Amino acid sequence: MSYDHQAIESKWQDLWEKEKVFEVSEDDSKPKFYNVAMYPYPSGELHVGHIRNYTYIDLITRYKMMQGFNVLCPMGWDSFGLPAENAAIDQGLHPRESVPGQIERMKAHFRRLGVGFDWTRELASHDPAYYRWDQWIFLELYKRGLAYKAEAAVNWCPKDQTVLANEQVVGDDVCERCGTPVEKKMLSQWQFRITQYADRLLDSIDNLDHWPDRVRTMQRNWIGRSAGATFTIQVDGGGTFDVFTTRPDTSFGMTFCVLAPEHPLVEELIGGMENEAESRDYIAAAGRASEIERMAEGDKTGVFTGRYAINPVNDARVPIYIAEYVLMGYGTGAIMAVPGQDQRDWDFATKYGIEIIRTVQPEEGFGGEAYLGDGPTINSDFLNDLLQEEAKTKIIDWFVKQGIGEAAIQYRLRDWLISRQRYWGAPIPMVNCSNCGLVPVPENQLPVILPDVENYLPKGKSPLAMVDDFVNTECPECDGPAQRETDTMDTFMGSSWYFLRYTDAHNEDVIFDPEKAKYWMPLDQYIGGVEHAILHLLYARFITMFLYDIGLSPVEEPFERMFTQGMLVKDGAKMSKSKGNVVSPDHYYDAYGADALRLFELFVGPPKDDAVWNDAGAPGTKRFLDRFWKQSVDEHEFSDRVADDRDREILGVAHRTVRKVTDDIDRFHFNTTVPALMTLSNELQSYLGDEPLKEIFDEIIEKMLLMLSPMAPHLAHELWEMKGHDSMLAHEPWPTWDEDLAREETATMIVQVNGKVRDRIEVSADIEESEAKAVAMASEKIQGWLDDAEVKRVIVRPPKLVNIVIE
RNA sequence: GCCGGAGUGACGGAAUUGGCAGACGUGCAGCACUCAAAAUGCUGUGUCCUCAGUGGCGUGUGGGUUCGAGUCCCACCUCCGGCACCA
Repeated sequence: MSYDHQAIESKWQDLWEKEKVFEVSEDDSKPKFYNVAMYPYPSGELHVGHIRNYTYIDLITRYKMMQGFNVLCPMGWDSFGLPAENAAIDQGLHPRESVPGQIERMKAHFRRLGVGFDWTRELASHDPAYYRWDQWIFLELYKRGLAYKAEAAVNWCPKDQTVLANEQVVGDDVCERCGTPVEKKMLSQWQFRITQYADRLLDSIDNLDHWPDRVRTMQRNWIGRSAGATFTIQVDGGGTFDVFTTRPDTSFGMTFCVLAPEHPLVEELIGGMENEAESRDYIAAAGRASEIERMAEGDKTGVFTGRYAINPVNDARVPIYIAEYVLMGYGTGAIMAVPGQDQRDWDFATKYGIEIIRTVQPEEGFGGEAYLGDGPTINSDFLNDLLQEEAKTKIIDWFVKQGIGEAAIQYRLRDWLISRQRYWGAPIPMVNCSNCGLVPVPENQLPVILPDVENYLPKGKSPLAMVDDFVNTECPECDGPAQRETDTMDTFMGSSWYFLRYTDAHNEDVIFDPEKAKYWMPLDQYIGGVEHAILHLLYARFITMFLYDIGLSPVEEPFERMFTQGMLVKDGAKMSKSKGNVVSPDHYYDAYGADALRLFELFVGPPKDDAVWNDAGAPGTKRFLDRFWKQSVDEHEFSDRVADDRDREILGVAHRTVRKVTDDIDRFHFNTTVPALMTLSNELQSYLGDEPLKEIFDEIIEKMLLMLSPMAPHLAHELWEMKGHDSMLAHEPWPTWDEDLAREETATMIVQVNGKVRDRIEVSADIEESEAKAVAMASEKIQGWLDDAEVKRVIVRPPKLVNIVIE
């Protein structure tokens, strides 16, 4: 026996839409709940791995609605940028053609799954009405010196033919989108000064109490704050350079200095020196090698410049080297090398025969090379005998007094490279004028519309550069001829503030009404993949903080509660189109229905963990729904006897189930809610064999329907209606439980002898300690085990356990 | 190398605080219904041992704390994720 899931599901999908069940506006009479799943790029397809995510978000929407919250759950499309453009290339289409159709197909998927979104707030990042505000934010950043164009060594993806932000280079230095190893290039690019927010972004992580620890840790590590000092070193024969160190206390141990190959002073230092040619070869090779090739070398390599530096603390004359292991992009691009306390410097010094001076006394029995631990300072004049922290303070004071240095903090975080040499993105709203230089496009000329370019394929330079009508324009300042910027913005720009736009999605005058944002923000729940732990989640925090600073966002931190769900695994790999192991839901909709699929998605495993997809899972949950359907609609024979312990017992099971399901949902343990409902259904089946009472049975079925409503909403709504209710189930209050009824009257007390279970006795749940002990000791089985051994101790934990310790 | 997370039946997993290990589902086996099959229902299903008990063993490995450990502590192994010449 099987209920007609196809008919029921489309019926209720129509009704929810017609009655605008999920369309909401600001309403001060109810507490608000703002619930968002990361907006997807419109691939056109949803596989069962994606559906897991939307099953969770919809469960929360419906659950919170039933709890009386004014719930906003909107949906939109990350339809600009590399993912959407690459998908169009794969299909041999123009993104302008492919994107709208794919959005429609995904909406059909969401409808078929029965997800309740407020579609009146739908937005798409390729819509000029949306991206004009990307451009507007760019200009606001520019006004405040937070957007700038500068020549820098950048990451280049040779397949996607564009530069990438540091955050988009993942794993073994490969492109986050296509997995191609990235190359280094020197290019002039637009960047956002996210590093200016490094401290705030870091400190504020401490307050994100409802974020997963691993995401918080990843962001902390990514920002990577180190405290130390910078100071200036004189070159013997003229010139100076600055170094950054976290160990200024070891300055007396500096036996050489190293400059990065790209360091600006290098040219001046090597000129005319004996080994100039050798140096130039080294620098050229370093420029060519990718990061991976550099690392693969293993050994540290370098070249002596022929010049010497003067250690300011003791006037020692030490050699200056050029070496790849010093990076131009971190600190000052130059270091004081202290081989005694730094293993990299030790390796280098050993290889090139440079002197090693220890300035920290290693522990007794230390057999290693560089000593990184704490200990009394040695060989260091006025720092001698001090421990690390005191020595640091004293030497920094000394630098300040000498006027050569100061305490300093460095971050691993780099500025956010925002330019992309690709077509499908928001044009950067800047103009180059030969008279006025870089000029921002005035706000009233926004949006700078992306021109329609037929041959949009990546060429290594922005395709917009070939569109003369677009490039050639008037300078907004002097009205002379000028050229537009032709790079487009990183798609992560659009995703950094869309959750603010949802609060006022169609405003044509301002980015959003701060009053509306104030009602809805921050997000009470945000759900997405852990792959965005650093990328999107860091950028979105930065842009929100910026919009807060200019008085627009009502909050500094956008995401009050963050949840990162696990991925689905099939054939030993994470389910993804590129791995070719995706499972389409279509077959499940047809054969078992959206409700059975949703229940299995919940059932499959802990939401935070990866889970293995099992094709036999949805048939299993469908069997449960069929049984429950039959249980609900069949005619049963009811008794007219007086209520007794049996009824009390089944009611107790039902109330405990409500308590458990509520608690499990609150803790995001969705995988245990379904078994709880299955168990209650099984108990109810056995109750039907025990002269059931109609009102008890009906009450429990009703509670089941209320609990199923957020999980298997179509079936639950249909049965709710069949039971004679006029109301829409989604608007009913979440069921409550009665602690008195939920309390178990009897308990199975286990009796152990020396920690091993030897008997189980049914006892009253409120049994006293002395009685529990007496009952346990009186058990025949226990007597047999005790024999005439001496009882040394009895542990009593009524009503669950008595443990008798003998011998 | 550093920082996280995880190891439980044939499989996915359950076990909020240390207190009946294996809920629930899948798979498998047997039975019922059927000419038969599917579907459905019922029963069984950690493992070992003279097929039987009031039995032994059992949550990656080895120790420890405790009356009692999947859960706490120490050491180790394996897998997964992140970072990785960041001075």
